[in-house]
Amino acid sequence: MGHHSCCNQQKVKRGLWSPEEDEKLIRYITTHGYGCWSEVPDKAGLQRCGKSCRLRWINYLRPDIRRGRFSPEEEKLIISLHGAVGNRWAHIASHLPGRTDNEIKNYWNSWIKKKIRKPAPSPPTATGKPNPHYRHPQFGYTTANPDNLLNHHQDLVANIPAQDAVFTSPGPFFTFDASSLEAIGELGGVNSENNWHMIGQEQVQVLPPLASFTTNMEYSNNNLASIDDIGSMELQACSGSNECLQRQELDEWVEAGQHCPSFLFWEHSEGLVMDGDQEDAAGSPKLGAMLSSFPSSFRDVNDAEH
DNA sequence: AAACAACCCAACCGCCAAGGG
DNA sequence: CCCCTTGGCGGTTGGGTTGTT
Repeated sequence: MGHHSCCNQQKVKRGLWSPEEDEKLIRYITTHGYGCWSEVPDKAGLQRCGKSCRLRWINYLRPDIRRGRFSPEEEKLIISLHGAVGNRWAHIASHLPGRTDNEIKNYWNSWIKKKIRKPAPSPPTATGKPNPHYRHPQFGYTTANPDNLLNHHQDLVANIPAQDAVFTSPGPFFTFDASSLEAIGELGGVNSENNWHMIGQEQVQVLPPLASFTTNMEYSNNNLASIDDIGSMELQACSGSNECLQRQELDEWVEAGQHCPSFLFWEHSEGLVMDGDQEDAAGSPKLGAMLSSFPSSFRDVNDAEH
């Protein structure tokens, strides 16, 4: 125990690399190249295992490495690639010249943590009674206890298997009511074949790009400020219309390159958690099931008005 | 200022597939 | 066919750093 599986020699150094070690490795590789990593430590005069040398070279020392903060373009690419292929870091890295899988993985993991960190909910009223008019800024649901929604949300996140923690949704903030759910159905998003996933016991849909539930989206200065990089045309299209874009318009929108930015799935798509067995005769999930599958403490915004 | 907590990220671990003997 | 080595990959860790009380 405690021994590196590939390093059975006696004096094998581990841990952070010193500048002297780096220099030895760089000097050896740049003059001899690398063929067999297991020979490198001996020939380069390093007390490391070959695997460690390889990792150090690939992730840090090789000359074409690109370091420093990710550019906005790189971030977008990572997000969209991750939405497409999941935690295949090497694959994602292959699309970002000079970036390593390790770096992207680290970036994603710390970024994820930031994104799921619990935001401060609106406090309860002074009497301790719930504020019936509280509207969750992201989900657009009125709830007696905002914490319930957040906890439910975080439980969901906690149950995402690591290999499936890939869901992104390009959909910006939206609210759910009967007509917007219908609109999603009209777009074909709900019944698409390949975008259903199991998260714990729940079946969850990953919406297709630009799943444009623009109907009844409620934008305020607050949530608009939270949407980075969204173009003014998109904003106009999203907020200026109270009707869902038609499929054709959507396609044109996509072709014009006016993509909505990607967002973490679980941050916005809570309303699409459904019971897997609530289907109609054709096997399609009933839209109404979306609402009924919500925790009973959440009510539709429109219901709350009455 | 010090103690503690949270975060970051380079490096490690275990697993797997490929290839050679 | 098995066995062993090797490189590649994704998940995870732990120590250093930064932030907070």
